Amino acid sequence: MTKKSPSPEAITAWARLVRVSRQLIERTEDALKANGLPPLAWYDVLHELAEAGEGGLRPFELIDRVLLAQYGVSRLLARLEADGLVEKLPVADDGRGQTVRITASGREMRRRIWAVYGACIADRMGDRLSAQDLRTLASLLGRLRDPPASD
Amino acid sequence: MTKKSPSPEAITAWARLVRVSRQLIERTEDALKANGLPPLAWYDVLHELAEAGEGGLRPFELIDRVLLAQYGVSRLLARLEADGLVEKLPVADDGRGQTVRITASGREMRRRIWAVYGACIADRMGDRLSAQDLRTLASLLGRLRDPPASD
DNA sequence: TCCTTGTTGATGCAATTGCATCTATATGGA
DNA sequence: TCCATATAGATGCAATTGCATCAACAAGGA
Repeated sequence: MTKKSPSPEAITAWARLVRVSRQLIERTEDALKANGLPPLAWYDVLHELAEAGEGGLRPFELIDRVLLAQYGVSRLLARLEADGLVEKLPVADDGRGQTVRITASGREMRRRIWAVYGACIADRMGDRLSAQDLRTLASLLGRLRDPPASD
Repeated sequence: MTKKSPSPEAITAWARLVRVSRQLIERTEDALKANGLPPLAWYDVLHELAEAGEGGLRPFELIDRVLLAQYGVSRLLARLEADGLVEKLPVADDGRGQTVRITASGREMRRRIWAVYGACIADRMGDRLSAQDLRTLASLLGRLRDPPASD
């Protein structure tokens, strides 16, 4: 088995990707913290649950959507529930499981986070690249996904 | 103070960036772990120190280069030193500080990590985008940096 | 010299995360 | 029915991280 060596272009692109994404995320987390808001992961879950509507989602369905480990989801949901942002309902046909649904204050919290989060995105992406460049960027990144999905 | 709203293009690009970078990094960390190697952060530090040469670097110089908090650098260096991968030397003209230098086994470890890390980059970037596309990607990402730097 | 302020690096403690495992329920075959 | 295996979700414990603070030295002015 021979180990492959990456091209200089691949190394540069990788380095930029890792560095820029970390910077952007970190600054966004800082902005949330500065406004007394919870971390980005909370938004991700609230967003998915809001999209899912009244039917809610099963915890295991959240795992792939928010890229968290099973125990991460379990604990994050426990915190969200403790804060009254989501509610857990028993599932009729599966005694093991539960359905998680966003509450009214969950939706409210989502809005409050978005006010800061959205502004960060606008500042750090929208203001720096044209719509066309943003589409190009999204398309290139799309080709790096695993599994390779349609674009 | 009016909060800005990001364009749909900005949101899509942002979502891809966050998701793809997390996936790539996580898979790389997994590959390292599977080969019994330390995390990426160790590589970053060893890489910077290798570049710095015999003169080594002061810990505070590492902070910005590897995007770690001060205490993160302090503790990471302590582990690297405990493993004999770096050595700390007193600084002549500043009694507070120290100079950190990579050791021979540090260089060896760097090579071993790179064998896996480099292959990941080749697999996940080099094999999926052409050299031209990689340059485009790097350029677009470059414009998202903070502070905006030349390209 | 002395005192105030700034910088460098380490660390105690709390919160978070990762890993392994556990409980409870479901499923399918003998 | 009974048992083996699989799946959903929670959790004990260790390792890591974040926050706040500390100790040590540096630098510059009164």
